[in-house]
This record gives sequence, structure tokens and C-alpha cells, in this order.
Amino acid sequence: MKIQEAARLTGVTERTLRYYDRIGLLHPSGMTESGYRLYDEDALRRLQQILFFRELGFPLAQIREIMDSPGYDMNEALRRHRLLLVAERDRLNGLIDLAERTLKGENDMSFDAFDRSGIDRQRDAYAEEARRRWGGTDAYAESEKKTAGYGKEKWASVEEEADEIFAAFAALRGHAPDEPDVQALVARWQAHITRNYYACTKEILAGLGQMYTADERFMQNIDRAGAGTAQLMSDAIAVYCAK
Amino acid sequence: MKIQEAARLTGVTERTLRYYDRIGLLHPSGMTESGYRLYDEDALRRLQQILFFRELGFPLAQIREIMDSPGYDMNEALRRHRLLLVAERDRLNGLIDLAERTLKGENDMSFDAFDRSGIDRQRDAYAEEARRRWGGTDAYAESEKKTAGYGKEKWASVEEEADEIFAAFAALRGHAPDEPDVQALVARWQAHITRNYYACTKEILAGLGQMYTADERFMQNIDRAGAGTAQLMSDAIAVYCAK
DNA sequence: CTTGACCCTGACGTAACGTCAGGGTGTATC
DNA sequence: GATACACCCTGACGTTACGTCAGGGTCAAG
Repeated sequence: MKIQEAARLTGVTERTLRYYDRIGLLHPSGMTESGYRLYDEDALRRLQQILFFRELGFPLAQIREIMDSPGYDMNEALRRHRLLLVAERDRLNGLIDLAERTLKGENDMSFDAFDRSGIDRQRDAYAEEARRRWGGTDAYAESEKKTAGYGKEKWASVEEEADEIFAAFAALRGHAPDEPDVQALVARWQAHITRNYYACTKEILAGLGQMYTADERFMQNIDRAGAGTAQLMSDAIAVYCAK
Repeated sequence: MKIQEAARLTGVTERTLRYYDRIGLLHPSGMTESGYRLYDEDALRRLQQILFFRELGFPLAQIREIMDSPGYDMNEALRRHRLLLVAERDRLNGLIDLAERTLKGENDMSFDAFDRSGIDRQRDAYAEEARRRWGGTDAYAESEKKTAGYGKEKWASVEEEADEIFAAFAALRGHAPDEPDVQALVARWQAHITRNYYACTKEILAGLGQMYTADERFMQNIDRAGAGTAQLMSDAIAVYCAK
């Protein structure tokens, strides 16, 4: 069949089929003398597979890899990808929470450029600079008020979850910082901060990541979960924020 | 301060600051004679606000609108945006579920190009064509087997959730199809199909949307929730799939 | 032989920047 | 005063997954 029918049957546009041809993801099964693309059922079946992975959010380049290398471990790819999906969902949950808190006036649409996340809540150099710079603003007062309003139980549970995340990082020591399971933990950490403190943008997160190894106090606190945990977190955060 | 310091303090890159200047999102507070950008604290505060909205996923163009029009209803924007976030999260939950089912071998990485979603499970023209085309394949048999394995209770609860979603659409009749609350329902519907039937790509979804008004049986079934519900669903799906 | 439906290949646009390349500015040092 | 070096600038192209023309062949019907 010609391109129009193939497009109609699968729901994609003709442009998409030509694009997939060009990037080598799906070549037509044949061509007429006049250069018309022809697709057969095998081609359409391959397209179905492509669309399945695309729907899951795989980039097209990776889909091509998966489908062209026969030895590719598809289950492993799926498992890793699932972790990315979970991480993204957790991040969204943090944002939803942030939006709700902002609507209720519990958040000020700004943020403090330092970590008050129970690591040990001492101000380091970075935080001090931020405090000097933003200390006099309404945003600062607002945020102080909010965190001050947390009850002791709330704080305890927040720190407990933080410790859980540290422990999870500690368990992954030895893994590469860019592995999906590690990256998923970074997303969870970011969501944790966003939910409990302030809008943790990736810029903030990157700044925190640097502190975790640069500042003794932060590092020691994190490494209570095991030596090298802070280093892994820091490296993983760097990778996470680079994209 | 000059651009480098501003970038360091806020965590964004210089390139980003120049870009925001160019697109009119954040102009520097001043310029030196030689054309160097200068930023003061007001500018940095504005940048904080920008980054807050950016983190929530607002497009830069909308952030500019929000911040430049004093009469803009920020709470309304946040409320609408929250619905988009929720919709996206639900979609991800559907995909996570799909990935897990695939890993367990309960899914075949393909899909049936027709809706078996309890609407009334009769094959329409579109479905018939798909059946003719894919009917003999393993994928088809596999999927039949799977849905056949659903117990009666499972089916009942699946259909119940479908009815809930129809009712939610019915409650929004009169709203424009592109409103975020309506769009959020579309995402929920897609996630429902993905969770309970097959990988519902946007191409599939678009095909279903057309059926809902084109095919009497589907339309009548949906309109049990109220006349005009199918039309709204169909329109909303069309908008949803267009992007 | 003309119409109309269908096909093709560029080429530009999208969002939000990253990454050079090529060149000017500012200040400290030799 | 020349040089070194850090810092600043403006293009311009690359990225992802296509959408949207523009300009021009192909094919069957009338």
C-alpha cells in the first residue's frame, strides 16, 4: 500500500512516515519506479512496535537501537525506563503539591536559595550569601514563618523520609551516577524538598549537590548512611541537572 | 552586577540570561557604555519568580504574560495548570502500569487498533478493518487471551470507572473542549484504556474519538451519561491529540 | 489532454536553550 | 606601551520530533 493508506491505518501522519524513513527508523518495504513509498504488513507491524515504545516515552534513537540490535535486552530497557517514569511521576507529585500550597497561600512563589532540609540546618557559605542577598525580603520572612509553623512531629517525619532517601542512595553505592535507579532517587529527593520546603528548581538542586561534598557538615550528615553516600548523591545530582 | 555573577547567584547560565533578554522575558536593569548587561536585585527577584513558574512547567511565553499583565489572575492560572500536572501524572501512572504489565508478559508490546473498552464491545467499521488486518497475528490472539482472562468482577470495576469518567465529562458539558479540566479528563480516559486494555497511543485515541460521534452505538452508550457527552469527548480528544 | 488526487524533496518553524566561532573590553602585569 | 587573561558581546548552527508550506512530478479518469 502507498503512504496515505499506511498513515490512515496506523494513525500517524505521512510526514511522520517520511521522517522515520529518513532517520532510518522505518524504511518502506519497497519503492515504485517513480519513487513512491510502499508499505507491507511487516512494515506496519514494525511501526506498531515503534509506536508502543514511543508512547512509553523512549526517544526515537533508542527505539531504533532496541529494534535493530537483536541481542538487545528489551526487558532491561523496560525496567530502566520504568524507573524514569516513576521518577517523573514523583516529580510531578511534588509540583502538584507545590501548586496547591501556593494556591492556599502557604508558599510565596519564590524560594530560599539554601537548603533548610534538616541535613543539619546550619548555614553554609552558599546559604549565608543567599541570606545576605535575600534576607530582608518578604519572601524570606514568609518562608521562615511557614517552616516555623511546622510541628515537631511533622519535622520528624520529614527528616525520617530524608533519612530513607539517604539510605536508598547508600544502598546504591558502587552504581554509576547516571543509572536510572540512581537518577530516580535524585528525582525523589528533589520532590521531597519541593514538597516540604520550597520550589526546588534544578538550579537550586545543582547548588545543593555541590554543597553536599564541598561542605564538611553536609557531607558528614549524609554519610551517616554510609561513607561515600554524599559523593554519589553529588555526582548523581550533577548528571540529573545537566539535562 | 555583571552577567556572570547574576548567573552564579541564581544558578542559571549566562546563555539563559541572554536568551531571556532577547525574548523579552527578563531585560537587564541596565547596560554599560560598552554594551555589558547589568543586573540589580529587582531583576534577580523577577528572575526568581520566572524560575518558579518555569519549574512548574509553564512555557516561557505564558510566564511573560503572567508577569507583564498586572490584571492577570495568577490563582486561576495556577489552578488550571495544576489540572494539567494532574493529568500528566495520571498519564504517567498509566504508562508505568503498562510497562509493568509488559515486563510480566501480560502485554505484547503491540496493541489492537480498536476499542474493547466496554463501551459496548461491538466491532465497528474501524475495528472490523483492524481485525481483518491484524486478526491472524499473534498479537491479536495474545490480547484476546488476556482480556478473556479478566474475571467478571474485574470487568465490572473497569466499566464502573469508565462510567465515572463519562459522568465527569457530562458534568462539564458547556465547557470548551480545550479547557484544562476537560483536557485532564481526556488524559484520565487515555490512562484508563492504557491500564486496562492496551497501549493507547494518541493515534489510537484520536481514532476512538472519531468513533464516539461517528458510530451511533458508541455515541448512544456514552450519552447515557447525558446528551452531548460523546460530542464533548470527541472534541476534547481531538484537541488533546492535536498537540 | 486536462483535471484532480496523490506522491516527492527541500526548507523553514517550533521550545529552550547548549555550544562554538570570531571579535571587542577591562585591568593587571611586564 | 604592549601583552596576557578574564570577561563581555553578537551571530549561527545543533538539538527533538515532527508541522507546514512551496514547488514540482505521477497516475488514473473523463
